[in-house]
Amino acid sequence: MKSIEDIYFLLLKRYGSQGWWPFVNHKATNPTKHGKVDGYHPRDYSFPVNGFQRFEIITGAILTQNTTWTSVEEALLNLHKLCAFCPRLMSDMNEEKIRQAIKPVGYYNKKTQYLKNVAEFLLPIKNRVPTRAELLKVKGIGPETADCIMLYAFKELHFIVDSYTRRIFSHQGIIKGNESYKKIQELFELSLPKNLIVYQEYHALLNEHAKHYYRKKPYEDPILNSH
DNA sequence: AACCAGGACGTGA
DNA sequence: TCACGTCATGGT
Repeated sequence: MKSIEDIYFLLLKRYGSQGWWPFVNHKATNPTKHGKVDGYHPRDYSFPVNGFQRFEIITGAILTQNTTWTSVEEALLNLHKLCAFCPRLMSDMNEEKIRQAIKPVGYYNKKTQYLKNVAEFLLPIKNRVPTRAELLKVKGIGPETADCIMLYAFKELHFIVDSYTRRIFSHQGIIKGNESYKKIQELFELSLPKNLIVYQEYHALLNEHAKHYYRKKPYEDPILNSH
């Protein structure tokens, strides 16, 4: 059976550097991937370069809950026009404006409140890095969103467990799939080197791979199942 | 025309 | 803890 580390290198070899987390307010040098925005930055791990990009990641992490990224891009472009990528302005912004801006992502009533919640949470935080536990107290941030924020916005070592992760590794027989979030996260964190690039790339690679082969059942995985 | 998408919350067992 | 309904738009 392939190990978690084996699978990382297989996916990296197959798909290459993914350049996550994507931005809409960033002039990219690489060709467009999924959406119409050149927001990916493969082999460049210097992001976020400022607080605006950090808050864009946090905003995107909330908006993308149970939604496609192409919809999130639309919403992020709308928010960018409103200069909403900063906690102060997001906190002060009219709720109806936010609601309109993020409409394409769905759940816009909930997510409007969630964005307000994170913004208000971040205001007194200032330059300090929040803890995962603090993020989880914010209504609208669950375990996966918290880890996305920690890993991509604050460059802290937290492995992200999403539905694709469960799908791929249960199909590979490495997990059952219904284990708790924490248990799966521990498995990955014990199996991988404590390296930011590995964590960031692995999550993005799993997403990319799942989009190819784990959308509809029965799953057929020619990459990981070839021998 | 169901079904899913880069989940989380509230409720009741 | 855990299973379930709810939130909502857009693409297949």
